Amino acid sequence: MPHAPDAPSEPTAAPRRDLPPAYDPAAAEPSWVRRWAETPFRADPDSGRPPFTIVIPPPNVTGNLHLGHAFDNTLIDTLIRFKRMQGFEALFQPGTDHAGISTQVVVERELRHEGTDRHALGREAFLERAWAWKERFGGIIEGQLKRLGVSADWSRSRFTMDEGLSRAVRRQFVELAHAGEVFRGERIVNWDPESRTTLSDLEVEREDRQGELVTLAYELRSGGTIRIATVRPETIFADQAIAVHPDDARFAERVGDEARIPLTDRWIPIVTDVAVEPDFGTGALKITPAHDPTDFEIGERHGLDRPSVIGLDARLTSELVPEPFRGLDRFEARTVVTEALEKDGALIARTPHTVAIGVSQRTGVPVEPIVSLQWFWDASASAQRALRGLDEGEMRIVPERYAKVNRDWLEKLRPWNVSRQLWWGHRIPAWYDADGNLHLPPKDDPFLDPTELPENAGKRLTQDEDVFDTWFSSNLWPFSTLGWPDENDPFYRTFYPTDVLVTGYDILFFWVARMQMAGYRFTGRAPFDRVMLHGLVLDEHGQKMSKSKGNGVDPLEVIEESGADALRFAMTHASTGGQDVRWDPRRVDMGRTFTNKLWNAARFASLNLDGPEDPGPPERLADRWIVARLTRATETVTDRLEALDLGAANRAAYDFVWSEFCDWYLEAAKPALQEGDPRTRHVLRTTLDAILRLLHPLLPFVTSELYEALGHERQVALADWPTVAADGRSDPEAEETFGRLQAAVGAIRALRAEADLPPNQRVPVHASGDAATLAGDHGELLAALARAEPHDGPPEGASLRQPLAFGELRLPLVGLVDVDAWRAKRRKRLDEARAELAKSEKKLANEKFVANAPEAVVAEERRRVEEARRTVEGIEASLADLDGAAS
RNA sequence: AGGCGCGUAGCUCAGUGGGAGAGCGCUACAUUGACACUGUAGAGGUCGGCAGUUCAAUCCUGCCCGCGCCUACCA
Repeated sequence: MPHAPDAPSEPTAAPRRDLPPAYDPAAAEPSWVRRWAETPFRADPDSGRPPFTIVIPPPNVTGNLHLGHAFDNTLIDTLIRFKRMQGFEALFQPGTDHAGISTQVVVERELRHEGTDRHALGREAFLERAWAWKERFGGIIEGQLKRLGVSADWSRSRFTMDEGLSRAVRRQFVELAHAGEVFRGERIVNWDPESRTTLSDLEVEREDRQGELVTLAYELRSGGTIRIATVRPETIFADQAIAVHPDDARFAERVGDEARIPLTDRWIPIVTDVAVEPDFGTGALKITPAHDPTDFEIGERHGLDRPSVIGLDARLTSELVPEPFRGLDRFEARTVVTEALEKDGALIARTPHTVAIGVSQRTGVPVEPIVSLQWFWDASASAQRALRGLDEGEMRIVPERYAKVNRDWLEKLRPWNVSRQLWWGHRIPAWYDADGNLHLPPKDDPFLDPTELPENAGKRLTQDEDVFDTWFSSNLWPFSTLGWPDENDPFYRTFYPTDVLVTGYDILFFWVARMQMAGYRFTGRAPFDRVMLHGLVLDEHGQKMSKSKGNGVDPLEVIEESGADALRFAMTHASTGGQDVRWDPRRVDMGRTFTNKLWNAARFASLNLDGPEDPGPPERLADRWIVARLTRATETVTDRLEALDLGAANRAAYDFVWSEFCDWYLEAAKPALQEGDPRTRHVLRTTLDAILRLLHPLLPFVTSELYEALGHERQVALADWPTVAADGRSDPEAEETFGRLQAAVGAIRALRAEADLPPNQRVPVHASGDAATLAGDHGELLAALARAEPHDGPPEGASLRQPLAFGELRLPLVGLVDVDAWRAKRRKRLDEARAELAKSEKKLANEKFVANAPEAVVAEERRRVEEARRTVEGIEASLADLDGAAS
């Protein structure tokens, strides 16, 4: 693995000795924010180091960041910092998205408050307003990300409507349009009457609304009536047929007959179609091709006309609509028409019915299906290519279960409506002449307007008024931000394809799948190697955070209160297998206390460090042990980060630092440090040094602060990632011995607690068996950690006995012991130990277990029996001992 | 209707085919130097239910119960 060539491994200055006793993130973090905004994280395409790239999922410029962004960007930055320290040329590519409809909606809202609207302003002035909005919020977002400590290359920040990225969009459109993959056609689309634009299917959300199912009787030519059921009686004026299922015997004789639309004199045919569900309603369906997607398809199959009776303003408008109903709003019309039908006698029944209604994701208004001339992209060929990429492992999805969801969606992809009746966005580069003929930019020169072509001289060409859907530009993001369509851009050449895409599973379809398709279509490659899908941040009650609910938590407030490190710690800690994250401030507390713990460990160390001399390999048990444990921690943290399992990396680092380094090593090292042992000092310094580097991606601020305080000139973000070769060494023997020491210390501590001995009272302890060796070799550690003094020879008279797996400890009775309390607790332990013993013995008595279980498992069980037996005997002896003394 | 996820200590959550863990909370004790954003010792879970596979199930399989999400042309 290549390393940063000029990263000094040794501090160049003496450590600071004046660290305050508590870490104050508010004091330390802002200066690092400032330093990181400058040059250090600029990516260099010519460095020769292997590239590692992550592009930001571009936040909308519609507002502030929320915790979901904090989550996403923390995960990204953690990976980026990790890979950078490993010696990769790491590029965190930042930027923002223009978010067509969302931004247009907020800007229009602003105009409305001013008593005007976009039409009064005109297209150009409106766009100026929108750009001003973008400048304002784009800046705020960038500031928020910087405050989070993100190590992006800000000099490369991009916006989807930048010139270069707009060229990418144009190139995409022209190429697809010439290839016929993008085409203009009349289809049924989702119309948002509020924002007055079409929407893609994905931008329509389903909501259950209470409505009613109305049964109507249509008079038949041949006499009698046919009953249909509908939730939209106001659309009957656009009916073109009544459809029944071909196998439905009830209606067999009616097929081919004609029915009269109530309140009108129009007659429509009765046809058969398999899309009709015989069991629903009356089994007969009125067909309104212009106002329902299913009806549209049925209409196509039967060659029906598709007259529209609802206009773009969602009011009834058509010659077909009887005079009294014209101009009524669609919902008002529903009531009025229903009443009229009732009077007419056509209405048979009204039953309550919940309808899964389509609602605009942005405005919340029920979507009106309308027939309209729009641009569509049939991406099925690209989808097939993306599917192949998934199948062949060119793109890996983490967690894997989402690959299936990804695949399912690509498989049943339908043409995507890419035109929007908005002003804010990339205007469609298509022109029309007076006869309505389409003129595209030339295939080989997509940036040339058709108006410039000699063949069009003298013609009046007008450009399409519409713009593209936002996702028609963000699908290019992984390469448009790197310079594409300029394939010679050094950034595109070096940093594309990107390595990991980190985003929430909620935009798997919207964004991820579309990037996959576009990536293969335009660059011939998968746009990323791995996709890491994370969960959503929910509020305390498990509800999705949203602006409308007002249950969002502002990351800046959290940062101000607890520090960015604490927030980031909470975020990586919560990153487990794509699971949603229920917001819990206690997770931030955990990060804050941990940060403080680390600070104090370093503070303690700073008081006990000398110069950077290397006095040779560690000799003392605790020193050897911590080096071995650091080795394991380094391996685990590295492995988990590589696997994108940040939660596990977080926990491994936390446990090592708090439970091993602070709780055991620092305590065990104190005697040696007081003696001034240079080897221990050296181990302390190098271990802390490695810890700061290991923790840096998780806690960038405090580690930067401490690394500098320890005397390093170069900041830890640019230091080398700890490796086993450079920082560690395995030492199973030290681990084994220190493990025994921990057991013995724990036993003594438990003993004194159970016997109610004051914690600060030194107690004499006699060890036997292997424990005697341990006590002999490491009496100093036992004294330091358990306040135990060796007691020569077995105690005379009564003693408290504590059996160990490797011997026994005996504590002579001293005056302060509460014998009764101790005895009661021992009896409880005895019961537990006996139960344990019985359980293991029973298991071993089972022949099938001994025959079938792996040898190691059986051996372990035998060991357990041994240990349990020793424990039982030890406690029994101890109780007898005491009874003898007490009597 | 299909698909996916979740149900583990009071709370929020990790986790694994071979005697279940963390943080917070709780109990008791400690406090003149790294840290009260602390230390030590504890209490506290038939791992949603039932059945199956297995020598062995919290983990695998099936069914059921609760909760959540995503897809879907039942008007």
